[in-house]
Amino acid sequence: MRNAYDVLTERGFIKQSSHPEELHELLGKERVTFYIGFDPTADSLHIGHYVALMTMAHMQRCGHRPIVLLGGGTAAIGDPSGKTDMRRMMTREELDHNAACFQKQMARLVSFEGENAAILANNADWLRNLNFLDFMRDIGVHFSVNQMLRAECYKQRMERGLTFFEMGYMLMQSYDFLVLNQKYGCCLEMGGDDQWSNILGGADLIRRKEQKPAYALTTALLTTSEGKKMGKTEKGALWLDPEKTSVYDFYQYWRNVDDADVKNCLSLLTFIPMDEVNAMTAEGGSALNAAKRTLAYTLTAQVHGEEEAKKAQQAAEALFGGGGSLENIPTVALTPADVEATGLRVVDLLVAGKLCKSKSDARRMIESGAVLMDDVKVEDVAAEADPAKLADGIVLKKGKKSYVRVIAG
RNA sequence: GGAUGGGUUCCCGAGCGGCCAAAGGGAGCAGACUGUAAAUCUGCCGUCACAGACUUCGAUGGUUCGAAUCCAUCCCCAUCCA
Repeated sequence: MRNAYDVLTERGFIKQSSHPEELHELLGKERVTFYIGFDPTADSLHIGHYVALMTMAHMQRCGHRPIVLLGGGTAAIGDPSGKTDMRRMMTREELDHNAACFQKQMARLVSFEGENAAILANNADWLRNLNFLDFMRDIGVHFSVNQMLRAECYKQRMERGLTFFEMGYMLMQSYDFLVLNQKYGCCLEMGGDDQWSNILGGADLIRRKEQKPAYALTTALLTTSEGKKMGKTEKGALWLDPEKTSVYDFYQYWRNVDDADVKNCLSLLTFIPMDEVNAMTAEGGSALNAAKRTLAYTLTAQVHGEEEAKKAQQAAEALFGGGGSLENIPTVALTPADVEATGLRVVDLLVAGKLCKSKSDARRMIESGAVLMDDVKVEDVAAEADPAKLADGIVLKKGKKSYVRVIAG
């Protein structure tokens, strides 16, 4: 079995790690329990979480034991290291619901069964009943404000203003690590590189308080070659839940990635062996275009299953390559009441099909010649679709890449 | 708690009584070109019953024929002082 550290390095996951040689050796000789934290603030994971899941999967496949830590306690106040908005306290029910959704999505990559089954933990279990005095005495004493202020993430905040609460976040996250260390012998925390200071804080806390080794490892954030965060669409985040981001849209997102990002995406988001990845992306032009197809299909299959991936690919190829079945492209079904209400005006159909965000927008699109109905350009803003064709489905196209099929429902 | 400067359409940022649905840039969308890529050029970019109307400039009241622009109160943010 390969050393997990080597696997992660080869694929370009590792951004920073504490005690690299020591950790490398440890991962090579015994089963290590490690954890990654997730804030259950939504009922679905998005692609940003996916890199973390991939690291987890690689680690598990190399024989190590993952802990998925849900931030049920910390979600109540929100991680300040990115945004400024305070999140509201989530109810127990919401939290359980979100946790269940997460676990279902994670189960495709990470096994919750078997010998090194992943463990699901929730920091609400220990944070909620925390006693402030005890916490300050037992945990607070181990943190040096001087040192914290030297950390880059706080330096930046110094210019913008930094609350005590924000600094406290680091202590809470460090405390999580300590608890997991005591409960499960967890000695490695992984996470996105924006978590580096928080993770280091925990590792240091364990070393100081328990006199035991603990390690920190961060992974690169999924960014484009220009350094921007990946996974944003015009509709918001790229979700793993097909209700939030359709499988077709998900497939198309990866089919359309920038040339420069293909290799990185293949390395980080798929399990395709690296020599294959290198071969696929060695040449530009049509070879690279084929690599995008592989990326889109493989990743879609990983997230949504082979069946769904095939459908998305067929739909895409029917629309772009010509021929093939149109059955699987995004479809909206109109009830008789909808037909009545919209009068089958193209403007309304564009909105109903989510191709345009408002009727004004739809009108503009038609005016600028971007809309085709069954491959015929729509010239008139007031145009209406033919009700007779509705039974077989009417294909509306906005621009080159957005399609929707409207049928009677 | 005090002083000062701020809160403008997705983001940054002009406007400082009518010419403002609000300059400019970014992002995004569309057209041309392409490889369902990038770069480039062009157009669009509050909503609707779209040659017109309606709603927006932190919140609420007020002054005025007329307010994003003036006044009052409140909320929030930054900087300095305590």
